[in-house]
Amino acid sequence: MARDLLGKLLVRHYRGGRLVGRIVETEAYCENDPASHSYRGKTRRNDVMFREGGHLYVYFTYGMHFCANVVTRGEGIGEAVLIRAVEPVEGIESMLQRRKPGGNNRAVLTNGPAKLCEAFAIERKENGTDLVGDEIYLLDSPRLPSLKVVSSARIGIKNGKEKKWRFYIKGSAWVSR
DNA sequence: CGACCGATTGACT
DNA sequence: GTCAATCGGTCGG
Repeated sequence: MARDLLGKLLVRHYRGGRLVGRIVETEAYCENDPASHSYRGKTRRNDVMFREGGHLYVYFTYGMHFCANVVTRGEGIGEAVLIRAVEPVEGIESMLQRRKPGGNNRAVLTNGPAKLCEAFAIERKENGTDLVGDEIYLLDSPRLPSLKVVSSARIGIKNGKEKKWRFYIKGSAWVSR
């Protein structure tokens, strides 16, 4: 799922406007995965991870940032794909306004999981959003050829480093740094 | 209850 | 390369 989400569009209708980003970087978080929030079972925080696939799991971290995931499995199975970076496609002026001073230039607009959440105004309220709806959703796109996809270790985790569950579009200027 | 720390970022040396 | 910001989750006592 993480691999196949690359190239698809993340769309959000927000305050009368449309925000669109092309997914260029993802990470998978699975069951029996010590890096996953779901590793120790369902809690109030990770509840959404265990819902039916197609929901948005948003978590708060480092006391100031939000990150967004696409829930990928069936009811009761806690797996999700973290969206780590998108290429801004539409609503760029709106995204720039929202990003904090200093980070408000296009090159670093959405090239990180918390940055894209800020650009798309994804916070606590958006946790649990049904992506089969008209507020936040994904638009399909042809599966990218293997030649364009790179996999590597996930970023910022301690356990599970050996899993190559981070995926990104080769050569994309919008991947996190 | 207190201590520790995180699926991050931006500023700075 | 280092580090602070800032706070909720998790775990030990």
